[in-house]
Amino acid sequence: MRQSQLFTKTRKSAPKDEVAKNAQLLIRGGFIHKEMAGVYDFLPLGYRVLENIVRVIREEMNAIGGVELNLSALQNPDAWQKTGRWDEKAVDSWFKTNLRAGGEVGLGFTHEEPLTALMCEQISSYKDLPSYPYQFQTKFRNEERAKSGLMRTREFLMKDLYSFSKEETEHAAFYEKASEAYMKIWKRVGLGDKTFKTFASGGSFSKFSHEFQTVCDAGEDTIYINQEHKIAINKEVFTDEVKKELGLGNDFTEAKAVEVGNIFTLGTRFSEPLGLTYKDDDGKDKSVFMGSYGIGPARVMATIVEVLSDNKGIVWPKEVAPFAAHLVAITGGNQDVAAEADRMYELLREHGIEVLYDDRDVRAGEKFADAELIGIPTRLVISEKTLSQGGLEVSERSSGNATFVSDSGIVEHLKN
RNA sequence: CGGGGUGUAGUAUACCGGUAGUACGCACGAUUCGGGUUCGUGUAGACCGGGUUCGAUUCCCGGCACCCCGACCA
Repeated sequence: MRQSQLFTKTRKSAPKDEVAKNAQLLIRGGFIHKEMAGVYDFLPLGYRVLENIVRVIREEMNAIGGVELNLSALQNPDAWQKTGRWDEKAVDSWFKTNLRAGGEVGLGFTHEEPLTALMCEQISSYKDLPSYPYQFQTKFRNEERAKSGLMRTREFLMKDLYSFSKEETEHAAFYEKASEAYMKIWKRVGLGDKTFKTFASGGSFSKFSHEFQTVCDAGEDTIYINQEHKIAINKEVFTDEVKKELGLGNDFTEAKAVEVGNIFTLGTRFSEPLGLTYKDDDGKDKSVFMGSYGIGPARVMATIVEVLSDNKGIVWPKEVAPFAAHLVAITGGNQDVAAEADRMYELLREHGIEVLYDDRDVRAGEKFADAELIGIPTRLVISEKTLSQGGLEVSERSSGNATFVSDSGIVEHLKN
């Protein structure tokens, strides 16, 4: 799209009440807007990034058999009362309100209860299992203290997948597949090198749950990384006993990290109180064995900014960047250059390349500074100089390396 | 939820118990045109309520909002 038509402008300074790097850069670049503490709007640039992250997650969830649906944010207390989680003493992060017609509702902070209740209608036989429904859905948590920009907010998008299996063996196989899918996701969004599958506290049905922790100073968690096995242990369960049990030796490095995702064995914690059973091939009723698998796309977005930005701005990995290329026209009033830039913009669009075209009437320095702040992976510059040579200057945001590419070769260059 | 801090144009800031200043932005004009050019003109502001005072943006009290540390995080 044309930058002159972009909804937002960049700004030189961040609001003084934002200290987190992710929030500062995302606000300065025009990706997000703070509505109130712990609540952010996603503006066109930011929404594109968020949607790209969602797309990557969706593809990987579909690849392991996920089926996408969308559950309501407003929650009926019934199911929650059956599991004991409507009680404020059990869950202190509820947003609740009253219906004018009478009765109470809550804004969902997770969806085990309503989905498990819903599954009672869908599952009756072992032939209906396993099932892997998931959604991208807004969660509400009345956090006592929102913090660190997009890292911990009161309203946020979550990908939550729930596995419904016949028994533990079937569950374990899917749990492992989900774990592998998660690792693919981190790699695709540019966090692969810094994200570790991390052992964390489990529940009644498994000794451990697993978190996916990205090493980052802005993180809230402390993990101990075993480089040899590319695996980590959360501080909360980092004991000699656990180290021994996992056979990971004694060679660990401590690091601050952000929990970008987690997977959890739920067992029959929810299926039993809500009566989710199936008829097995021996004619007996059995409780469904469950697991949950969460990722917060906005937190992933914030983590990418924290981990990959430099002193000039954000550096988006290709798969999540709001645009593939940033076409910058340095016209200096030269109409030939402007016309060529217009032509190139149309050409790239015709070839399906997502491009942000800086057609604004501002000086080169401002355009370059903005391009670096916004962080689109590839910058294309058209100026009198490049026009006379019949091509464009192509530079990579991540390395700063620039090359010259001819007019005729540019589409192919970008498609690679 | 405990502790600490901050509220001044759209943004970042300054001074002051007595006319609220600067920079960026924005508007207009000129200048310039591959690294936030230069100059002129203009635009726009004291979180809310109460108290003290002749007079409060400034001091005091309360509220609200926001930030940080800690706790919490099925």
